[in-house]
Amino acid sequence: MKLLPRSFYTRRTLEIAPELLGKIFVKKEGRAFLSGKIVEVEAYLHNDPACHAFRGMTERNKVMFSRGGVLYVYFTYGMYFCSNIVTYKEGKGEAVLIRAVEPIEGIKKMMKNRPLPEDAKVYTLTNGPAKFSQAFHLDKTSSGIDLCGENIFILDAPPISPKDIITTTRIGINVAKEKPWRFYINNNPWASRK
DNA sequence: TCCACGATCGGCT
DNA sequence: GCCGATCGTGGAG
Repeated sequence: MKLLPRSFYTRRTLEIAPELLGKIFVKKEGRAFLSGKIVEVEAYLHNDPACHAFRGMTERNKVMFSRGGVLYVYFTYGMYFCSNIVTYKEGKGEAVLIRAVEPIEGIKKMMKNRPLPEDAKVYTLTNGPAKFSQAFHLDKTSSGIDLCGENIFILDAPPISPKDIITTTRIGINVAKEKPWRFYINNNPWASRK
């Protein structure tokens, strides 16, 4: 298994997004590792009204204008963080939101980061963008970290067959609702919705 | 300064 | 399916 190289992240965002499915997101926490297979993503483009970067650079979104391969974590709804991977060319302001992962390593630590109610299904641990960020303890301090570094990175894995990838509209936005820029692995219980 | 709103979640109907 | 929690951000005034 090897790290995704810079050249993976600097291509066109809509090419990258479905290819991220099946790849392994890894975060080093002390001596331990948290890892999970990416099962659901959404693409956000610079000329896309739903994209944070659409109206230009601000203090909040400036990390989104970094070069491809940088992690962009933002705070929303007064209580949640969501994590994105900056894509395409530096200065463009495009990214892919990680909406859900299937835990592989460090599940106990994830459950410590994000305690579940007694009767909760295990898949609710990471089946949403804020849930994933909470379980992996990704917050403002993680924003701007280069995924081509050694603390947080993504491991290559075989591509998901196109017939197993569902393409739909994005969730939780009020503009550009019709863009089919959400991608998830079919029949994977860890994806957030069907 | 002020204020409307958000790439969500969980609980309730 | 609907609603409240909760607060940083940025555009308006």
